[in-house]
Amino acid sequence: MVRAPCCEKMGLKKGPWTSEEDQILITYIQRYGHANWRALPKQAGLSRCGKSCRLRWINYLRPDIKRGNFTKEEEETIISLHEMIGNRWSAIAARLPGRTDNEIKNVWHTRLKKRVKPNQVAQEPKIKTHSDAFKHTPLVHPRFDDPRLLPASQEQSYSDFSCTATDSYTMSGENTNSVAVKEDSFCSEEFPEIDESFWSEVLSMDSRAAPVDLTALQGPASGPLGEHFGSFGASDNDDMDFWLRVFLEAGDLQALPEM
DNA sequence: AATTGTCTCAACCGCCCTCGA
DNA sequence: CTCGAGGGCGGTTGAGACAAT
Repeated sequence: MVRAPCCEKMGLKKGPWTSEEDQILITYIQRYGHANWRALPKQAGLSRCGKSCRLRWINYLRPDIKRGNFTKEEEETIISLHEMIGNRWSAIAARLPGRTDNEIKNVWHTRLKKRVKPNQVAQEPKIKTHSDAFKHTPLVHPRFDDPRLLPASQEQSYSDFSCTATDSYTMSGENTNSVAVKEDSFCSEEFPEIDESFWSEVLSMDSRAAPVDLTALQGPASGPLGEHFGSFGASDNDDMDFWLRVFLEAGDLQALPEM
């Protein structure tokens, strides 16, 4: 199958956006929305590819974009989430209101990656598809009780996991005990394609949920992890159990202050 | 002041996924 | 069931800014 180009290359402008173009795009979207990105530039009178318009809006023009430097907490969140789910920038961005996947990706590659232990960087999985992402981040979540997610041999798969805690690189020098999951005992073939809704559920800012106080895992002062995992998809006790189990199996929880 | 090296980030590219016909 | 359009995502690039020499 020959894929049609995303836009007719003829006559379409590329490169940096001008303020005039920005204004046209903003005005158009505010007035009509962006139901159809491909049709949008033509209707708005822009000589741009629809994808380019979408990118410009998502990454730069959206009114809820938070600009400026990332806070320590935001950076810690990115590091922690990246450790858990890999290069799923959009999922990570879902945990950081006002930040875009592109921005997070940039920050990771330019700053945060260097903070991670060299061997961890070397082992960074190459994730190209959602199933790849799951292969490389085989966390077992209680929601896998959902039959749509479970393979026939689920019980066996559960028991096949082992987790390790890795001392985490923090700027403040604290030990965040973030979690990495060993892959060696994991048979990816036994698992189904992960449903995208899983990540959404896990990573969404779920205001319905009673916040789980993972800050306790770090002691009285609210640490980066606790702060950001406080409402980490904890829509029920299973979620809490899951993360606690991860920490417990990591065998490092005793090193933490008493809860 | 000029040159070179490094960093940052906006934007593009191409692949994958979803959904409707 | 198949195909294709459209949207979304992650990887990569390149230009400009900044720092070091």
